[in-house]
Order: sequence, then C-alpha cells, then structure tokens
Amino acid sequence: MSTVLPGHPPAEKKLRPARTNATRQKLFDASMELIGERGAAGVTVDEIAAAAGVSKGTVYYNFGSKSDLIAQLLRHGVDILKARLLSASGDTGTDPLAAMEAMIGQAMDFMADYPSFARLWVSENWRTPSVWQDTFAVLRTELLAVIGEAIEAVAAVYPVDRSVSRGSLETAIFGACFVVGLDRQTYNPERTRDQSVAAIMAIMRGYVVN
Amino acid sequence: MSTVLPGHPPAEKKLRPARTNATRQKLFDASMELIGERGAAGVTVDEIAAAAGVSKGTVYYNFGSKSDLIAQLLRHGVDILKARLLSASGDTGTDPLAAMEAMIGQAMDFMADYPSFARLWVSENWRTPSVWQDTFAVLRTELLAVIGEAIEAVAAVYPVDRSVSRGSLETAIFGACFVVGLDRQTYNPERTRDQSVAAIMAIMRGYVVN
Amino acid sequence: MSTVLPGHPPAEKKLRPARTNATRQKLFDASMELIGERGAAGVTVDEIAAAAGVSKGTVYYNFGSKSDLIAQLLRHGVDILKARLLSASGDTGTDPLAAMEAMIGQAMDFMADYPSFARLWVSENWRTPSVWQDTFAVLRTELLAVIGEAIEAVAAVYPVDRSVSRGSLETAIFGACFVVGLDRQTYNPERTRDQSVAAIMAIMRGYVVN
Amino acid sequence: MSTVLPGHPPAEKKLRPARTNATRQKLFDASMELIGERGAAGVTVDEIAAAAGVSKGTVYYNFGSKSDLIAQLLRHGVDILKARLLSASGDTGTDPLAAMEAMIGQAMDFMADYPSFARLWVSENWRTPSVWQDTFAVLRTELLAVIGEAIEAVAAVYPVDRSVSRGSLETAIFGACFVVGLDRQTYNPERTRDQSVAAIMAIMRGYVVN
DNA sequence: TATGAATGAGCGTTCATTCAT
DNA sequence: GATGAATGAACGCTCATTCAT
Repeated sequence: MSTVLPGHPPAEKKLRPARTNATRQKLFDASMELIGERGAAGVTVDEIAAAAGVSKGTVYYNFGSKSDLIAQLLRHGVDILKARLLSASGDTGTDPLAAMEAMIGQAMDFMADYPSFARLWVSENWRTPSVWQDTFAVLRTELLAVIGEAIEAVAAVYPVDRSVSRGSLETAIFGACFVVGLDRQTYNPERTRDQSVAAIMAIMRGYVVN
Repeated sequence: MSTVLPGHPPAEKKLRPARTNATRQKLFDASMELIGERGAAGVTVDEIAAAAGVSKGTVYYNFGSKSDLIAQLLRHGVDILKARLLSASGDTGTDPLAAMEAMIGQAMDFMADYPSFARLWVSENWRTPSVWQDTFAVLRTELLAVIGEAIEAVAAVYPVDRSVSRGSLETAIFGACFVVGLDRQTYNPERTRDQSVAAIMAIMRGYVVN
Repeated sequence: MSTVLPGHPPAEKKLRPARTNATRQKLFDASMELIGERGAAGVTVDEIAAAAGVSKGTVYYNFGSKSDLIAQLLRHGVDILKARLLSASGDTGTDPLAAMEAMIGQAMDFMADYPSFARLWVSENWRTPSVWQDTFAVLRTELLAVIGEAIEAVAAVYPVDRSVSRGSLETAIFGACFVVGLDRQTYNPERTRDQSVAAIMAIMRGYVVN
Repeated sequence: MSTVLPGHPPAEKKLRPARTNATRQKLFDASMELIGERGAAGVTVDEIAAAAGVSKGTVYYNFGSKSDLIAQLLRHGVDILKARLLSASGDTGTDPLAAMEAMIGQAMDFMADYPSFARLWVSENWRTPSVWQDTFAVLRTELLAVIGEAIEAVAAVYPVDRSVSRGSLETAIFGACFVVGLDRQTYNPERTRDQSVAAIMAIMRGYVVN
C-alpha cells in the first residue's frame, strides 16, 4: 500500500514529480511499515534504506534526518485520515448520527489499512519533551476539529447532555477509535468492524438524551 | 510517590527486606518517572541509576537487564491500578452504574497519579514483536477482566444493548480511559476529573437502553 | 610486515580494491600484532582501531564483529603458512628428507616472521567451546594434510617405523614446530634457526629405520 | 579429581589443614576445570565461586585476586607433573631410553588427567607482557630441567647426535608432549596413549646415532 | 541525484574488586 | 572465615550523521 500523498522535495524546487518522488515514495512506505512495527527508536536508517532498496545516503539526501522523515510521515498519515473522515461526514442532508457512525467506520477502516500509523501515533504522542511535540499538537487539533464538527452537527439536531464537555467527548471518541482499532489488530483479529463501530457509537448514543 | 509493591530480590532468598528493597524501591521510582516521560528506548540505564542515586552496576545486580526492570515496572503498575479499580467496584449494594462511575473515576485518578505508567503502556503495548509481548497480554487480560465484571453487573440490573459485543465495549472504555487521562495531562490540564469521567460514562449510558 | 592476502569486503560487491582494502589491510596488520601479543580476549576493539589509525566503527563496518575479524585473521595466516610449506615441499626430484627439512625451516621462518600468529594459534586452539572451533578444525586439517604428504613422500622412499601411527607423527611435528618456534622468541632468542630445525628433524630421523 | 597438593594459606599461619583447606581445595578444583575450558579471561570469579559452592567474597578472602588464584593453580599443576615425571625417571638401573619412554608416558597420562592444566599452560604461556610472566619462566625452567636430566642420562650411555643443541631438544619434546596430548583430547580421542608416546619417542630415537 | 565508506558519541552489559556485616 | 550488595571502569557493539565521489 502506497502511503504518500504530498511530500516536500529536499529544497524548494519547481515540480519534479516523476523519478524523484518514486524514491521518496519507496522510503515513505518502508518507514511506515518498519516504524509502526518496532517504534521510531527501534528502527534504524539502514533498515529503512534497505527496505526501500536505496542507499543510506539517499535517505539523508531526501529527508535531511530521521526525525524529519518521521515528522513528514505523521503529516502524511493525518492528511489521509482527515480526507477519509471528511468524506464520511460530508454527506449533507443525512442524519448527523448516521454520518457520525460512517465517520467512525472510516476511522476503523483507516486503522485496518494503516496499522503502522496508528501504532506510531500512540507510541510517540503524549511524550512530553519530544522532537515531534509541535507536530503532534497541530495534527491532533486538526483531527479533533473534524470530529468536533460532526458532534456539533448532532447537537444541532438532537437534544444532548450539556453536562458533557465538548473537548472531553471528542477526545474520548478519538481515543476509543485508536485503541479499539489497535486492539483488534493485536489481540482480537476476529472482532468485526461493525462490532467495533457499535462499541464506539455507544458513546454518542449516551451523549444524546432521550 | 512510591511505586513499588512486590519486588523480587535477585534470587529467592530468605528475607532481607531492609537495605535491599530500599535500593529496588529507588530504582523503581526513578525508572517509572524517566521511562514514562521519554519512552523505554529513550532512557538510558545510566540515567536511571543516576536518578536513583546508585551505580549502574546496581541496576544490573538487582534487575538483570533493562528489559526485566521494565517488565517488573509494568507488573507493578497494573497491580496498583487493579487494586484501585477493585476498591471502587467492590461496594456491594450500590447501583452498578454508580459503581462503574466510581471505577472510571479511580482510573482517572490513577492516570493523574502515575502519568508515566500510562505513557509507558500506550507506548509499548501494541508493538508486535516486543520483549514484553507476553507481559502485556497477561496484564491486559487481567485489567479487562475487572472492567468486564463491572459491565456484567450493569447488564444484570439494567436492560442493555445486546448488539454491542462485550469485548469491544470493555476495550473501548479501557482505551478511552487511557487516552482521555493522557490527553488531560498533555494537552488539557484545565479539564476537570469529573468532565473526563462524564465523557467516558457516556459510553455506558449509551449501552443501557431506555 | 603486511599480513593480508585475500580479504572479503563487507558484502560481495563488484571490485573496489583501492581505498577499501587499504583499510582492511591496516586493520589486519594491527590486529595480528596486538592479538598475538596479548591474546584475543586481552585486546579491545578500541585498541585495534587506534593502532590501525581508524575509528572503532570502521572495524565493525569492515568485519562485523571482533570474532569475525579474528576468524579471518586465522584463515589468512594459514594461507600464508600453507603457501610457504608447499613451496618447500614442492621441489620434485629432491630427497624427501631434505624436502622435509626445508619445510620445517619454512615453518621456523614463518614463526619468526609472524610470531603473533603462532601465539594466537596456541592460545585459542584446543579451547573446547569456542567461537572458532570450526575454523580451527578446518585450518588444522589443511595444515596437517600438507605435513602428511611430506611424510608420505619420505615413507615412499625410506624404510620407516610402521609402528608409529601417521596421525600422531604429523601432530608431533606440527606441535614441535609451534612450541620450538615460540620458545625461541620468548625464552631463547639466541637459539639459531638451524638448531631448532635440527631438533625437530630428530623426529623424522627417528621415524626412519636403519 | 582433586587438584591441590600444597596450597598457601591466606596469611602465614601455622597449620590449619581441616576446614579451611577444604574451601581452597574446592576453589582450586573448580577453577582448574573452568579456566582450562574457557581460558583465564573467559571465566569470571562469579562462575568459579558458584562452581565451588562458595560466595564470591570467599574467593578474594582466600586468594586475594583472580591473578593470584591462577598463579597458584599453575604452581600446583607443575608440582604434580614434576612429581610424576620424576617417579618415572627415577628408576635407577634401568635403560635411560626406557626411562625416557616411561616419562613421556607419564606426561601423556598427566595431560589426560588434567586436560585443563595443559590448556591453561599453552593459552597463557608465551604471552609477552603477562601477569604470570615470571611464574611461567620459573615453572618452565623446572620442567625442562627434569627432561634435561633424562636426556643427559641417555647421552651418557648412548652415542648421540652432538649437532642437536640440548635446549632445543628438550623444548621440542616438551612441546610435542603438550600438543600431542591436547590434540588427542580435542581432535583424536580414539588415538591411544601408546601411539602418542611412540610418536614423541621418535624424537629420541632420531637423537641417538646408530 | 545517489552512494557507501567512515565516523564517534553513546548504549546495554560485564566483571574484578571492595567492604560493611 | 565468609558473605553478598554495591561499585565503576571498561568492553563489544550500534547507529545517526557526514562527505568525497
């Protein structure tokens, strides 16, 4: 599975999509896989280069450093996840709760498609003095905003429990998605996508007062 | 905060609680703090030894290896968390939903008291080929069992949504606790304990059908 | 004295004889000297690197491990010794006993030229559970075969004492060469090459019956 | 097999053979075995203590240091070997060549009885800057003297090749004994004692002119 | 663009030695 | 006499990074 959408060239150059990006693409794919499995610190640049079929120098030529490679990996994964979430919530005219359920379904699919990204996220987020501290703060805000809008849409149509603070609710859903998705991969492969979605949707159903 | 409950001496010997366990205690405390903040791979044994005020050799004399130290750290943290969860759920005669809320509150308090443990858990759990793979599997099962019993108690009294699979529900609550707790520390220190509990309890309220 | 003949690059690649092999050569020479003097376990990789004028990482880049470096050192030394022995025994048409004497002379010269190799051999050979167990078995067999052929040639021309088993005889000569050569260096530098050869040749003269 | 005869107590005390020497004896036996197999540098004081069934501190209490323990081990082994060689050569009235053969037989038996001692000897002798340099020089001289006397006895009765220098001859026999004995253990266990003796005796038969 | 030889700071681990008990 | 907890210097090895080609 190819994991790169944007990708910033080494320096600010015009547009050189062809050969150059092929190298970056291979490196993105290889890193995503390896880092997800063994953690950022547990993977060496040699391994990434070997898995991508290029030399070690090429990694540095294209990304400058291991940290930068990972930062771009995070940015890239979030772009994909956001695009998927928005595609689900975007169906105007539909029931907001149904849209929410579709979104959580998209999140589950994303966790299944990019298991390595999810592992990377939970491994490195919440690390207090981290190289990617700012990167995570930005990306997290973007993702929570998408979820927040979907909750907002629900609250605009249904009577909801106003005692539940909005930020916490988004976070709870966000966290449940990651953890349920990861647990399915690691400990319960037999659990279905819909079971997982239903469990998370319980949060929303509890938010809506009857 | 002191972090050691059990603690096994180098070998199973008579009883030498005084001096020996003091050293192990200091090492446990120092490791918990450092590893939680910077990750298992990001902390050196030198740092742990220095923080505990002992020499590096002493770490190895007492724990054999860095991995073993961390495995014992995990076991220890889970013992504390389990004890707290059980103390909340144990109040027989109370309403199962209230007991559940008390348990989630205990979980939030634990996350606040031992932020490092929660970070360590999410950083290293879900790592596929890991030294602590078995350790995590055992500990996870123990914790989910405690949550599972509390859910069981609710289902015995209230009408619940039988379409929600039990395993997924436990996992969703478990995950929401960790992530909400961690996010509070890292990104939203102003969020109150009760707001967090309420957000997670939405899951349970959604599980109970009206 | 330069000690490298073959030398395998990190991986089997094209041909990059110039720069690369120079480094390996320097490392071979430095190791041979240091390890011979102080034993394999008594020499550190840092020392070898320093003596070769390269960094420690370069040792590992080129040889993978200290053990591998030493294994290649042994193989290399045996290649040289074998070449010398064969050059002496190869003179067809000469008297087999004279050829034998020339061979032992070559062995003495080798011990004098590569004192470190001889010390390394006797230090690490005969170690029962050893990393180089297989290496030694192979190399020993090769060397004994060369000596064995020379003895065979003698037995084909002279009447010999058939009660002396062939394997033991080769071993006795082999061992006497090493020990006499080493003793000369360490305890009796004033002893001449020819005295040493004569002492070992006594074995052959005793083997030939009159 | 018990390996200690003399043994010097920690300090110069009267005579306290009973309990104390039992500890030293156990340590001697354990060290001899372990060091012979894996080399002096390859064995730890912990292992020796464990094998002897005492604590590590006891090793230091009895021997002061690892080096001293080994030095005493060497002294001790040589005492045994010398005693055996002398017992064989001592039979006055017998043919000097027969006495020589008996001596070499004793040497072979010693190598078989104390394989570890032989390995230790060849591993650490010939090491130029060594802690045991002086120890080895003394012990070597003692052993060569015993062999020298036996050769002398032969030369007094038989016509011998005067062109063979005496020192070299002793060394050649000495070395052949060690190497043939060790090779038998390591590579040719099926070889008989008498085959080995015959191979070494070839040296003497070659020394005697007909 | 890409390579790969070389680097060196740093890591996990070992182990001879000490010393209070 | 004997113990074993503690030490710290040193070791083998790793790996992100640099740079000449």
